[in-house]
Amino acid sequence: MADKKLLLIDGNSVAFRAFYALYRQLESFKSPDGLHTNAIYAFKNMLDVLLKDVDPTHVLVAFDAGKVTFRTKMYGEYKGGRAKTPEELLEQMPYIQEMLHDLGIKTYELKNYEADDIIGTFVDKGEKNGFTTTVVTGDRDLTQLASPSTTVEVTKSGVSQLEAYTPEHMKEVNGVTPTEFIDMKALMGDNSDNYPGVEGIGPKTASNLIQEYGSVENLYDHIDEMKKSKRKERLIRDKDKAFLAKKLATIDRDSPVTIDIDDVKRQPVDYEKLRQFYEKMNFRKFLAELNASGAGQGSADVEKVEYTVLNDDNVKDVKATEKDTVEFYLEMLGANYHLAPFVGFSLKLNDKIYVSRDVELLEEDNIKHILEDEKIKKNVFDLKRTMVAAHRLGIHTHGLDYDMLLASYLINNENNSNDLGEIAHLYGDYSVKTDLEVYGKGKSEHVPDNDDELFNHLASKINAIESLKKPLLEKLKDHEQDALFDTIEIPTARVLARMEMNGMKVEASTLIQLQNEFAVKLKELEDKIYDQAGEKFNLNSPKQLGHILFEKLGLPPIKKTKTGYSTSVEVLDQLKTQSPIVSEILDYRQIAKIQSTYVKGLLDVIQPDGRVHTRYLQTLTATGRLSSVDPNLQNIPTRTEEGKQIRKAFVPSEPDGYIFSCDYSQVELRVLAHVSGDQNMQEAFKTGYDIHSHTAMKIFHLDSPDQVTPLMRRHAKAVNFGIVYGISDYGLSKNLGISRKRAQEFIDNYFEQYPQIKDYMDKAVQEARDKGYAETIMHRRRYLPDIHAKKYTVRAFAERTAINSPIQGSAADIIKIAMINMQKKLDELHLKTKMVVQVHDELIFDVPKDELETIKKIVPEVMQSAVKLDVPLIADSGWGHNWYDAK
DNA sequence: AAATTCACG
DNA sequence: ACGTACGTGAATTTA
Repeated sequence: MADKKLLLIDGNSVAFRAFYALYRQLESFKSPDGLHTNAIYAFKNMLDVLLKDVDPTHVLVAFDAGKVTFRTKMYGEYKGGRAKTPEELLEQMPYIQEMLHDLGIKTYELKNYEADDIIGTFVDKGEKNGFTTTVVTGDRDLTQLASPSTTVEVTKSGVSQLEAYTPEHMKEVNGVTPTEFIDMKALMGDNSDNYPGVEGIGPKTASNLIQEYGSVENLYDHIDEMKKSKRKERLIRDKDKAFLAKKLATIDRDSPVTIDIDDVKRQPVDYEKLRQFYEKMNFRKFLAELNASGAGQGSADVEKVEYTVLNDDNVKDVKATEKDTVEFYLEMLGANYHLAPFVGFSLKLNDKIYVSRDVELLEEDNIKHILEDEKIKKNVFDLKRTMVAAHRLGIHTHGLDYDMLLASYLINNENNSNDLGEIAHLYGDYSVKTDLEVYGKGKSEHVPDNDDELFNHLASKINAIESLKKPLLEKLKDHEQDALFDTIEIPTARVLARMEMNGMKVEASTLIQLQNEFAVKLKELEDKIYDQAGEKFNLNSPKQLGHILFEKLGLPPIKKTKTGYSTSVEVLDQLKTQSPIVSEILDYRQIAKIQSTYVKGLLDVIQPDGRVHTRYLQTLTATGRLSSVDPNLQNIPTRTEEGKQIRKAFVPSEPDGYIFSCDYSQVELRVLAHVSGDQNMQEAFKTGYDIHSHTAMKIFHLDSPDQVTPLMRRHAKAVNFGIVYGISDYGLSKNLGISRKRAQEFIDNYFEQYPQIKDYMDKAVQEARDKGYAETIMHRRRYLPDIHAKKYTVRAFAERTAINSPIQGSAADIIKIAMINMQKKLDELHLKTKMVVQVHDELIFDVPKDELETIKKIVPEVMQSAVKLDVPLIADSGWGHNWYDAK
């Protein structure tokens, strides 16, 4: 045996973490017998990762034997007052042990001792026998066991992230050695284990004292030399507690275990029993893994896929014709494909799979031809990502006309995963792993060194794209979504790829100037606020701010949050009159937001080409809208003057060019008028009335538009918005600051005046109940399982969603069509103008000076004619030498 | 990682 | 008598 590696797992604490990691899925993880299985499942997932990363020769999972231990005998309150372990977890514990047994892994518990002590004892055995040891736990106590040959991995939030405590890491975190950590705990006590240390001593002081004295014993030996202080008094008073705490905190490294290190050697897996166990638990994923590995026949633990590794010599042999269908997958590590490093690629044609780490092979003429020839159709996963990434290699892809990611998003977007493996699993294909399994995440994210492991992953991805194409296309057809897929989403992906690659020019100099101006303003406001508060504090901390406003200054706390006082605008606005500090805080907040999110944030993402290249997420939202990240260009400020200044930094590519903006007027209400068929509202749009004034006339029973006051219009506008969101009297009253009764009157009047809108809302809810989903004009679906929920709030939310989704979603369909037509038009006319940004109902263009007149004409034309509704679509334009002026 | 806050349509 | 507008992303603090 080459390496002696020991893996020690704190069974109870890891099971506990596993249980809460999948707590939200508690009810969906059940065996046919009704047993909860979430903790068992998550435990196995975590174990797989550990076995792979550590690759141990010896493994032991230690469990607690019961509540009574030598520590509880020493101190009755030990671990007292702890919340009971939930029954749903307790019932799973024996099964975790059973599974471990089937996997050939030893489990052990010892009466009167905690799992910690068993682990401590085996750490000692490991050190004496020359093992490299890894301890895994959810409990920081065990970090005292770290040594040059022993690493303690502590689960961080969930189970997938581990924090590795080596002696060095311990020093960084606590400033002491692992052994000294015990002394630290002696002074500070342990809240979760329910024993005190010395009053008034927390982690910081404890660490400092132990760094100075080395141990509790030494500290008390020299206590007389300490100068008089409150702390000294407390140290003397709580001396007994400190020594008791030290005993409780010390893990026993010599507990009377009855097994030895040879007994924890990994044993062969009992595949037959394991298979039965997985069946009993209904673990389809693990069953599939067993099948794929040909379990029991002694083969490797992953499915072996046949592939050919491409190199400079054999790459020339890869040929394809128009008759061939090709699967292509280009892998990068990281989400941002504008920058992410390439990992490799795989290519399938004529039933042969080619793989390589060397993406430059794609630039070879024959391969490049395959990717660029429109007539050779390619199946991919994430068309847009593939297209942008290929472009970085100088490859202009054409003929990418099937995208597994887009197809699965249209079929069902409840799970908005973008991981090929996860999506394949949803459709019953477990032959491919998730990226998380292969690459890891966070700090430990990396590409496997092992060629076979990586190439198998890339090859299995290609296979999944191919084998799931038929069933996915059938589903699309069933859903009447083939047109949505072929004529909207696929072309939209291509348009978006070009928009992202174009990017938008952002002038850093403008932002830096703003940064300086805002810095001065912020400083002034800060000083004023601290002055009035009578102290300095962290203005960005709602907790500290709440303390100042509601405790120190005694302002009335209007609203509470889960964790304390709310300090949101809503609250502060109401307090403005009570103290001048409030307005200054509001001003500070507003400018600080702009400074950090927009000025700093944007400066950080300007690329060397002087532009920002956002990514539009096309497969994320529940309604079919796009979203925008890195940076988000869909929430650049517009509502306040300071915020708006940001837009001055967004400029055209050419110095004398224009930013041209065109936005739909009231699309969502027009969509509502169309889908509801409401005659009164349609009439208003057809006549070209101001819709909010029209609504005001209707609900306030006025005869002429002249009688509409600004306040009435504001109220009517809020009602119109409310209708689109699935209104309630409460929501409207809160929004407008009127009584609930008055709000209800508005709504009643509204439905009286627009009766078919009321019908639409009722019908939308009823349809969602019958079909289980809501649908847009282009057959985009949103499933609403909560529409049948027992809980009123949950069900009511689903009902409002059923009303809103077809409206928001149809508007999203419409602008996607407009974008496709717009790009086509730009190409046909050979214009240099670039479409650069989409903000839900608005398109932004980067226009050379001499194309402005053409653009002014064609953009609104194309947008207004995207679809034919029963009411006209109107789009309004603006332009200027930067985004600010384009209004 | 969750919670809070606030930017947009 | 319930508790309540729809859809997003990013920065920051706190635990």
